Amino acid sequence: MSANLESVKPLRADARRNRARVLDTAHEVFAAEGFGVPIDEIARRAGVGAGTVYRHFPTKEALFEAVVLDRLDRLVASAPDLAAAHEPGEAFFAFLWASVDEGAGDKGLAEAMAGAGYDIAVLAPEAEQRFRNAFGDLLTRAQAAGAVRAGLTVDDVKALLVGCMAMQRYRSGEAGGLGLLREVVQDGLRGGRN
Amino acid sequence: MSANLESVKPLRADARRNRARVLDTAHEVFAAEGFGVPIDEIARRAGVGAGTVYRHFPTKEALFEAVVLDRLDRLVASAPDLAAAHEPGEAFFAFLWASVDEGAGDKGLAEAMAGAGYDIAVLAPEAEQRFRNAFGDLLTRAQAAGAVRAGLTVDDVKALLVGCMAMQRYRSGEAGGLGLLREVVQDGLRGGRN
DNA sequence: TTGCAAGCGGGGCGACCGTTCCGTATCGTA
DNA sequence: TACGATACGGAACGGTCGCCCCGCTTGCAA
Repeated sequence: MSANLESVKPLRADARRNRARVLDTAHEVFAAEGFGVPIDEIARRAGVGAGTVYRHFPTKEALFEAVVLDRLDRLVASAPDLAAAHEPGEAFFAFLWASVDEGAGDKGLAEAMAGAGYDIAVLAPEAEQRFRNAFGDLLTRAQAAGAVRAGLTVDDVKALLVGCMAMQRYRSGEAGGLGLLREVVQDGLRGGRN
Repeated sequence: MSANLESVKPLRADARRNRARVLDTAHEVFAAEGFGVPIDEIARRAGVGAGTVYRHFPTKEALFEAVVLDRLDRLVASAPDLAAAHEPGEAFFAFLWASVDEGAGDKGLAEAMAGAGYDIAVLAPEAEQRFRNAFGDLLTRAQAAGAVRAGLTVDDVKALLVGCMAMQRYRSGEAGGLGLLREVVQDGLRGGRN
């Protein structure tokens, strides 16, 4: 499963530097404009040639994937801390809104989550699974504590996440982000008639 | 404001037929694949040449707009009937879910609503306004009847609509559509703590 | 039936974009 | 310092797509 032991040859200093620059720039640009930006644009902003981008990442999709997986794993990594620092309901909602904010500020991530053009769940199932697991744990705890209505599945929550990203993205520019809508969603998740 | 009286010259029979075929086909294709489909594809499926499409619609955007406005006005036209036939809360939610279903089954419409690439609110402000007004009336009545929490604006509802379209579209293929999430949203809209 | 304006099809142009290639510059080592 | 390996840049290629053009067809009126 793991990469061949010999396969990692140390990169030359300039190569390592360029790779990092490309990755950073790609993140910025994909976040701002989504998967649609031309590779040439990323190369230009990173101060390298297009050929350099392709030497480090075999296709545009591979570069996009590297960027998205990084953001996704960052999110996943924050879940245990949230679980430890808050009571179950708060932890779940904190993770939900953190994810929504991340996606609303990152068009590429939002597209990847929603499966628009590039689909995480298809291209990187393991990462998608890690994210679902993290969310699933938080959800289960919150449900056990009565902070989120029973019956909701991780899949429901993922769909809701995609929806909330779309909402907040639609609102980008307006002050306050979701505003009242945040309460609407939260109250709905808690359950209606008790 | 209205078109010059002389400007409407009757089309030849074949031209009228072709125009209709293009419009129907464009609706099907944009609904299935979004704004991204090539014009040639629409022309091919309609059984005409690309030149014919461009004689009837000056640009791809104009064709898209014609299709989207048609669907939007259909939706708007259904609002008064809903208002008359149901009590305020039901009418509002019926319109909301009808709009969501429409957008979930029509990628082009969903894109236009969310402002992805092509934005109704920019390209056809009057149509957007008609839609907002229809939704606004329903919302106001529902709020007056206590079926929807106070404080929500038409803009909130439009954002929610965009979000729900994204949710349901994310779920397309799965049986039951939104399922429990429908109740989540409805309960949230009604208001949490009473 | 005939003449012509209206309409048609589809090849072609120009712009854009992902990807490749290769002559040149740079790094790291001995 | 000198040399080979590594990496670089950006021109160029192939494919796609919006849109235009023009020789041919077709509907309609006389």
